[in-house]
Amino acid sequence: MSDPAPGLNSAQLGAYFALMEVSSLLQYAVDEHLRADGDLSWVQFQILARLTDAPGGRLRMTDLADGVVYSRSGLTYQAGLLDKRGLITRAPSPDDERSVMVTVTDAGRALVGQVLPGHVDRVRQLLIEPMTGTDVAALSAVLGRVRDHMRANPPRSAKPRAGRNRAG
Amino acid sequence: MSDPAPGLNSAQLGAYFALMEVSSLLQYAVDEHLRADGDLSWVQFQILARLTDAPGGRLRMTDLADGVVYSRSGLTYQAGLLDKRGLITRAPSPDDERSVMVTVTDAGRALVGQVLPGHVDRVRQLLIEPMTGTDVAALSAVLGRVRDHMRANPPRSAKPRAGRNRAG
DNA sequence: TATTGTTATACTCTATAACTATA
DNA sequence: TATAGTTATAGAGTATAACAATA
Repeated sequence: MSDPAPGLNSAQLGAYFALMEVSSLLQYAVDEHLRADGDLSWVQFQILARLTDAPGGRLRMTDLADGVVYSRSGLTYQAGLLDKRGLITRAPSPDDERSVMVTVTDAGRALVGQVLPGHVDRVRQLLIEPMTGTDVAALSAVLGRVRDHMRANPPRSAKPRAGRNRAG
Repeated sequence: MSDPAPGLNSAQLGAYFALMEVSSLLQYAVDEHLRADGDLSWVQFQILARLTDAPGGRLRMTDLADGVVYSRSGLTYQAGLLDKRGLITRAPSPDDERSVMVTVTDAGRALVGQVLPGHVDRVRQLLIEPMTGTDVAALSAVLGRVRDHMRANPPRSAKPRAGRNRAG
């Protein structure tokens, strides 16, 4: 388990470096497409996509922050941009007046619909294409487990209030 | 996941989402540590690490840009910061007066040595620990193949001069 | 008091284009 | 002309802290 040696062996290093490089390249490519095709940042796209998938097309800011952003103000900033463009609306929640319910507008759904095909194309072309079906299944399973582990063991300094603390 | 994105099945989507989330969380954790322990950004750490690994501790700016940064000016900026802190030096290459040779200083090596253990700790704790040895090997192999594919098939808009074009 | 969200502010980083110098 | 690198500039994004309002 815990390798007593100070470093990582070559397979471990290989996994680490490959992960970082693949994700960086994919992120860059995808970001670029979203910007060109829909004038959306990655974060903005994620917000819209999550809302589109949510029942009623709406979520609280807090739910939205979770996993999308690392600070509350960052989400407020991005939501402000989407709001300004008419892609979402924000209104106080009836249940809890402190909360803000964010809702995708028709324009927001339309934009997601416009951008999604090209987005998926890039992901398939860059990430999926070089893998076999077995590879994809294995990758999904392994990284899913890693993700669960990361959520359960957040970095020590994880802020009590910022996003990403899904473990609690 | 009401209606899966057109063209990607759930395993493919799962692999995509897990990859993005895992890399995001890992990046965040690692970045945070580097900042706290050595006042280094991820890019700066990569520059220093690459130089430390290079023969003679030196590389040309162009070699350094390759895979670390997406624009030349970005590298100049980061190198400028490292230079100011005495962690690297820059001098025109004797071979080609257009090139700049970047060299790690002793202070730069010392800082890498100071930061590396904690860095490795985080990577192991977050990424390696939840995987079996077989998982690690499989992840490394699959992502290595994906990385090679991405390098060989850069996004259409890849700039002719910016970094990341290792395909040639 | 704790939680939800916004705002003000300052800062880091990035990218584009114009520029210099060398090949 | 093409390549290597820097600089000026401008913009996007982020984080922290102070803030208001509700629970």
